[in-house]
Amino acid sequence: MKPANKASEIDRIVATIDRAVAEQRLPPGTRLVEAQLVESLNANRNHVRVALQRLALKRIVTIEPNKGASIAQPSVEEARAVFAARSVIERGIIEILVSQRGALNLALLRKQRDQEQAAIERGQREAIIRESGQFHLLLARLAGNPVLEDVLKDLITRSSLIISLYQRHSDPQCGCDEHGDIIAAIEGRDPLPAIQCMRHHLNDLEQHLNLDFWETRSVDLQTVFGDDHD
Amino acid sequence: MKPANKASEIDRIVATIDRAVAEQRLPPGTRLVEAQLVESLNANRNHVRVALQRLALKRIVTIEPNKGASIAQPSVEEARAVFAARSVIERGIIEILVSQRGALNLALLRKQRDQEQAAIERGQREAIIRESGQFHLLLARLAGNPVLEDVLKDLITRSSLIISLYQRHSDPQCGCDEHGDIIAAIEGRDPLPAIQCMRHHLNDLEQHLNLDFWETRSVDLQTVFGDDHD
DNA sequence: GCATGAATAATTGTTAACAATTTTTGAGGC
DNA sequence: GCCTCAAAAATTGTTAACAATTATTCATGC
Repeated sequence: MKPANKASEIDRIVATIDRAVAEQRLPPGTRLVEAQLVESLNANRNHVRVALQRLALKRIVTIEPNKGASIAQPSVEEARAVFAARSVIERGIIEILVSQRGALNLALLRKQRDQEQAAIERGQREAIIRESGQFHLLLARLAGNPVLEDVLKDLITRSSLIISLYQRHSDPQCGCDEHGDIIAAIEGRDPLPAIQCMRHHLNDLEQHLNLDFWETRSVDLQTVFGDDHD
Repeated sequence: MKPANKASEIDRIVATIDRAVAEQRLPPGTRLVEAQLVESLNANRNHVRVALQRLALKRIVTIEPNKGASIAQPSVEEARAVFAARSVIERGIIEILVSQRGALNLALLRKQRDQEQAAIERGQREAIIRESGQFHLLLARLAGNPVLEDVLKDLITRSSLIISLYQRHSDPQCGCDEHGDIIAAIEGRDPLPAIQCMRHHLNDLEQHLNLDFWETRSVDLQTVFGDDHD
């Protein structure tokens, strides 16, 4: 139906599901029935299957043999490991950024931060999550290491999943302007405060999780993918 | 032919190719023809295709649409990025290890180091590469973070690929007992020397690469997979 | 009512055939 | 010799049908 050079048809499916998870439109535990995906995404079954395999590799979906795929439900241990890994990687990214010679592109960061703030003010939950992730990803991109960027991208999606699973509904989405603080700290060109700031930020995220309770909702794939999300 | 619970048939194929690359039996650029893999690995074509997709995701193979898969030939930039990423991640791992309360399992590390030394003395190239990778992976495992461990595992395989591509044949495999030094530094429980040591080690690896020249050999898959490697 | 279990439906897994594309081969002309 | 180009072969991509497994339904007996 769509042109979409066939080479990346699988990428398209992966990206669509990935994004739906990252933006928490697909809650953990949601069953992903092949036939439904084929219909919702106008894809063929083989491509869907391969895409699911890829997502399984990224721990975004879980595949049980003969039972099918569902959106993953990361355990508490996995959740902790993901945040610890992010701490390690984002610390490295900040060190690279701060030690970089040449003007670091603070303008781009500020712009991203502003977009996030705008989303917060409008109260658009999905946009907030997306923009927040984009901020962290932008740091990685500015650091100029595609390998770290790739790894972090996956970890951010997994973080969304974890937050979606464990977040306390009562808590506010994001305390204050922590991303602004990080920008300021990076601007100072002194690694230690910047690292402390990032560490504090990730710690905040983790602390706001309720690691004892979660609920699983059921979801209509047609609705989730129906809008202009692909 | 083999029992090999079907659930992980794809895993088996991926692991076999992965290991062949990590041990440099499959040089960069080698074409991976589906039909040959089906025969060499006693697998069905679908499984082989999915396995290749996975390996492509891990940047171990490159898939060109309608042209097939080959073992990747990482660019110089990618090589630098991989080593920089390892530096960030392994630094984090060491910090976790050093700050861990409770006895850190130095015995396991020493045993691994001894195995590597034995391989070096016997001059078994494949074993040396494998054991060296295992040492780094063991550090990750002892740090108790499966996420970092997974990421590092991929990076180590990619490192093998890079070394295989860019290494100067004249240089010795591995200078001196750098892994022993790392153990000693960790034992000291002081993070800084340990980190310096690891950084030095990775730097050594990178410095011993020739980033201007490489050659592509052709390889018979039957031979590569023929021995007891699966 | 509800536990049991066979029949049915839904879903995933596998296979083989076919289509499309690229690569190789080889004949003909210069 | 070697360039060109068409035919053949090899290789990858796609599809649909079938098999195997799991989930659901529903009648039956207690």
